[in-house]
Amino acid sequence: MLEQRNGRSAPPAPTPDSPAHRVPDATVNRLPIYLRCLGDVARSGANTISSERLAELAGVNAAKVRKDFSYLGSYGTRGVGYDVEFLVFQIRRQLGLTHDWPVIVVGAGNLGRALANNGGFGERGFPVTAIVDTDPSKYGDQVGEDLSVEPMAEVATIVSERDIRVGVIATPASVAQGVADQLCDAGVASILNFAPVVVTGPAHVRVRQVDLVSELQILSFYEEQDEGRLDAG
Amino acid sequence: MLEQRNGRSAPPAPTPDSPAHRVPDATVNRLPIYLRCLGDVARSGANTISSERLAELAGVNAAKVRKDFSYLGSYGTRGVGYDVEFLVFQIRRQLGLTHDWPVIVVGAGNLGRALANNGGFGERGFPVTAIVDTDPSKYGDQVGEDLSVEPMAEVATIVSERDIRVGVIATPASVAQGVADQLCDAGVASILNFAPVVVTGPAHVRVRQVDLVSELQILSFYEEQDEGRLDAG
DNA sequence: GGTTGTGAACAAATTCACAGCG
DNA sequence: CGCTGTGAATTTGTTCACAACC
Repeated sequence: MLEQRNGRSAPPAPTPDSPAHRVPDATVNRLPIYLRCLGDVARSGANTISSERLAELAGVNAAKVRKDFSYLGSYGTRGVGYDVEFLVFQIRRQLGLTHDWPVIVVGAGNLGRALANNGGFGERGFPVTAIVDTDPSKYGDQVGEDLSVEPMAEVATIVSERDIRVGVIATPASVAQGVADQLCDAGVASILNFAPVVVTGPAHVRVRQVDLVSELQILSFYEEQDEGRLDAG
Repeated sequence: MLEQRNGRSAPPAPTPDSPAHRVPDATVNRLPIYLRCLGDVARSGANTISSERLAELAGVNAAKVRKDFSYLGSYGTRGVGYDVEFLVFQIRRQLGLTHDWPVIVVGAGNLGRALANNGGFGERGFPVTAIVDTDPSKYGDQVGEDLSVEPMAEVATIVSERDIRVGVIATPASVAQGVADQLCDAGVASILNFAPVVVTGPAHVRVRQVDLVSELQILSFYEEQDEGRLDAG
């Protein structure tokens, strides 16, 4: 995945109850993983968790967990661990997940429908509120329980009326930048792009790329390493 | 997305025509992006490209492009740039993309079908050769042009007979680790996991996680930053 | 002139190791 | 004693800036 932030701009506003430190990007990237693991832990009934145990669940090491949380504040208890519920609250607050962020999916192909259908989005704070396409033959197609495909031409109205802040691009690469432009014009604050092309927007819009094939290609690199080792050894 | 390598083990085997440097992880993560951009450039008819121009396409800066390529060897020409075709060849070689890597998709839900259907995989070196599920009512369902859903119980046979090296997990979180275990037993070398849970395998199997909701949550963090800035300013 | 390739400077991230507290 | 929180050390990654070369 390629992260691409347009003009990160100023440091965060330190509030009385949060430390002045800027939370490092690497830490931000891990907070969602911790959050997910903590959800599982909470469901299992535990009230507290040690950095060691959480590290194991998240697939990182314990020092990293403690360091990461230290950027959010001192929320653990020495000799005991972290209070699960309180930690969840703090992470959610840091991530801006104190309220839902409605999402629009552009592109009603296989991937777009899969994303729109994916219950995990809504459960974890990102309800998919619209799915649009430019192909008239798809208009009205039912997607999941509550959605049907709407015309891309109405994107501006849809975004403003439903207070949508996040656009997900699941179109062919050839039209992705055009779609991004329309989403930006419509007023979304963030874009998650699944099309295999780098899209850009104005400085105030956050863009993240997810290229699924790149992930496989990266795996392939480390694969080859080992084969080389066998050949050489 | 969380990268998780189990036992990176030894340094690469330096071959006569490749430099002794170990290619840094950060560079490996970018090579697929460059490769994709170079494909677009080649299709546009250009024979050479400067680090400046490629940086623009890939959404990074030019120094980084040059540094990254310097780990692969000195393949540019001063005053001119890089030969597109030759560079593509070298990156593909580094990534181990000199041959295809057949893929099995586990989970014939929306996401699994979308992935199996996605032409981009096959075009870029990862032909999806099987899709399996545990739900008998899905067996035989047509997916894309050449695939139909097969029983998960046959995974061992399928993997060995079709020489599959990569498993993609597109199942609910609750069964993902079990699926990973079965894929490892069946002999895959790499796993790409879309289920929102960390899965692990033996040291020789590479695992990468892609959590789509985490990507949105990360965007949400940077969103909130700006709102904080407005409040404070 | 133009562009690469790369040491050196800098910045970010990780890990260590242990003091501090419950 | 157990576990967090964090400075310090280390490693990794990025950017600068310019010599080398076409």
